[in-house]
Amino acid sequence: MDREWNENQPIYRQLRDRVVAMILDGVLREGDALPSVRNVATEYRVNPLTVLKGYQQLVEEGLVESRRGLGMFINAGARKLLLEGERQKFLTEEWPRVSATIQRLGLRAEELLDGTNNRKQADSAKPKPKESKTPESSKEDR
Amino acid sequence: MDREWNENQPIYRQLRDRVVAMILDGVLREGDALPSVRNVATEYRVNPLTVLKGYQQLVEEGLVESRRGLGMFINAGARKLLLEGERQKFLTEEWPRVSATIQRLGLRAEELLDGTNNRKQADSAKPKPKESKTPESSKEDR
DNA sequence: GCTAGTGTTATAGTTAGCTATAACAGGAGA
DNA sequence: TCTCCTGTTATAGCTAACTATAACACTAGC
Repeated sequence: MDREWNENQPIYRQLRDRVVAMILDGVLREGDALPSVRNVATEYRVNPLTVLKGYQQLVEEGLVESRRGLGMFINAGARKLLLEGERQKFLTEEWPRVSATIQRLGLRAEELLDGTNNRKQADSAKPKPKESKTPESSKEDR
Repeated sequence: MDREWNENQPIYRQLRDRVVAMILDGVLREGDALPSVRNVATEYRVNPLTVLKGYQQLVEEGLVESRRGLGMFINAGARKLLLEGERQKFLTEEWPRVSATIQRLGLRAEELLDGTNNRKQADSAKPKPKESKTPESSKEDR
């Protein structure tokens, strides 16, 4: 896993999101223990309290259960719960904003999504250096 | 404009982003004055210093020039600069994350494009309750 | 010069997020 | 019991973001 943080969002929420991603991706399965608070803290060079805070988000969401002295464990049904909840959240809170940005920038949502669905790898980092005649010409003339 | 703030990001950056959006959308044109710091502050019920901070981001980016006693004005070339810079930023910093999320949630291009192009409203809140056989079944069996 | 509109700076207080350090509490295995 | 692993709480300090309030600096129009 990546050891770097996005400065746009608090670390504890990013931690929460990473665990969620691991559950959705099947890296962590129901019944599994999360990596321990202390381990994560040292490995990511972050304060244990910050990790705990991230994990407690998951507890509050009913995804994870904490057993003192043992660890934090993924609840049964967590994946299904997540799949629904995160979809909802993405579609109502994130996608509209992203979609608006795409349009604003004169990018084509279809092309971007193509790259999403067809490839396993997200090698979408390169926006094709040839930018002499870009597709936003429709907007250019305001 | 909306009078509400996204709690995930500082207000001053959201202000900056809104101005950028207005420039890209052609609502504000090069040479135009931005709405005054004080006006924005009262209208959005935000501290003038916060607005100023947002505006000064734009100054630092070379998009806007400030003339004391007169106002803040959009520089020539701002739109072009923005189109390139924001695209770059979006494609390298934002889209990869979003794309990964889309895959993870097993969302499909059609669902996403529907709400974007056909409807003005984002009534996309319902991800289709029929989830007996979802498209992420390829992942379901890990 | 006065007034009303601009941007800008100064002071000071609150909150959220993160940090370091330490101690407390419980389970598992030698 | 002792040791080592868990989660948890307590103290205290730092910074960024935001706030309120006030004053300063400049421009344009009367």
